[in-house]
Amino acid sequence: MSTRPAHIVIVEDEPVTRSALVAYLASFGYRVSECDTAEKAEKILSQGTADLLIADINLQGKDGLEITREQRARSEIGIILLSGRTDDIDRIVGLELGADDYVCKPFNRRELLARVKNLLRRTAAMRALTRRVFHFDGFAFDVASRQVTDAAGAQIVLTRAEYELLRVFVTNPGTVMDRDRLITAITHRQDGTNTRTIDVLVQRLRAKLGDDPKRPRIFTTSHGEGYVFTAQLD
Amino acid sequence: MSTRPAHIVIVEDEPVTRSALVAYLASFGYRVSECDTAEKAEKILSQGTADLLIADINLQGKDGLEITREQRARSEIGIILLSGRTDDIDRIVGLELGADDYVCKPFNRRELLARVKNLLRRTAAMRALTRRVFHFDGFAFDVASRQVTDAAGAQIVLTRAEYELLRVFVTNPGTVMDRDRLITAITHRQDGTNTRTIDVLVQRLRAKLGDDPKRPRIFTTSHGEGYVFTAQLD
DNA sequence: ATTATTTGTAAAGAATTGTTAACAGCAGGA
DNA sequence: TCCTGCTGTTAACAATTCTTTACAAATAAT
Repeated sequence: MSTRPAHIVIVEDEPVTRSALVAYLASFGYRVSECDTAEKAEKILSQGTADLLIADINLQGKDGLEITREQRARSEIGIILLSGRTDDIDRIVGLELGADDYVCKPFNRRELLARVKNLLRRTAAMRALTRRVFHFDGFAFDVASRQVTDAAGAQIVLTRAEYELLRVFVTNPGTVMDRDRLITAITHRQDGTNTRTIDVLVQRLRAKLGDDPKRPRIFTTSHGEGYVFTAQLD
Repeated sequence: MSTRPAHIVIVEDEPVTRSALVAYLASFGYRVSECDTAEKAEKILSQGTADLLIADINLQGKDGLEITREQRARSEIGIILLSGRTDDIDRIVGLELGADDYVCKPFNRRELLARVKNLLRRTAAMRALTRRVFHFDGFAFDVASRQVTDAAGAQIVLTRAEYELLRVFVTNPGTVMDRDRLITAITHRQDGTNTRTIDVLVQRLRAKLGDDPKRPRIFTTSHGEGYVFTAQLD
């Protein structure tokens, strides 16, 4: 699979460590951006092209933990924290904020590379799910504008509940979801709404997207369990 | 969002560490399976229900590194290695084989939990995207879309139970599986289901795939034991 | 060969889902 | 205000799927 190289952002205010790291990763073909402050890093990250962030936990001004918290709130980018100390508390806090990994200095370059590779493998899948437009079975579903377009380019209008339901499905492809979960996803109350409501809504979505329950392409029913989105996302 | 708990498999031959770990993770609502040898772990993993594997790197017989290599070759399950030593080489080898993380004993439980959470977040997305297609006897079985296509390209629709059953078979080729094991794989009930249900479902799968029990090509019955998938996978 | 056990098959019963239709709530317009 | 059209919900009945049951066929043991 020949795909374009991953983009790695490094935030480290110690010049020697930073340039060594940049050179090493670049030598393996990665596209690397280097910065010495959190602010510069955030400027690059805001472009949305980055795949992985390697941040020192001890920075002047805004530190690695703060960057982690802010990034995790808005994106699913992979995050590896670097630290000079072998401090349990720092490490645990970092991981609980959502950093994927934590490496202590002095670190072994080869180990870091292995961690980078593994994490990129994981995030490649994640990125596909955080996009705004989903394509499946000839349809284009724009989550932001709530619009669905079919293969011929015609607009398909969804009601609010249908939209919420489709959004839950496309963001959880291949996962069997029971009616309770789907109910709470579309009505934001927890009390007893008849679960059969889901069946009716699924049936209406099927009708609008031309899916036959006897030969399902998009929404497959899992008898006794719920429904699964089984269309190929591409 | 209430989704069903993740399934974590733990392989650790030291009883004290193992039971502590199991109890701790279970207390956070995870479904935990524990084993003391690689072989037992692989039996559980072969069912394909596990989300995450935590393996000690030093086991009697087949060790954590070997399990990592074998699992990574066939699935994208999350893998965390445990080790008594702080050995750079072990760690790097483990990571390069595809383990996602490496934690040294004695480890902090809270740190391990954070790593488990982060990794599960990543693998959840991954699972949805990895598409596995099994080819046997002219048929193509797409696990993600739950569809079977025959040699002529015609689509064969499977019910939920038939799908689950076929999935267990193709992921365990050549292995005799008794009815109890097959029942637990397909049923969503708590109370016991009659084992004869399996015979009926096998018969229906045979009918749909054109397999004659008197001259079986795909599903061979093992008298007094159960059934085996005997088609060649390619 | 005979018997007991296990498996194949068909068909009935129970549970779940598909579909249609009707109702209540609500927004916007006459 | 009342009306109108739409949405979400519920209810009812048809269709499908799962499970059980019964009996014939096949296998293994005596």
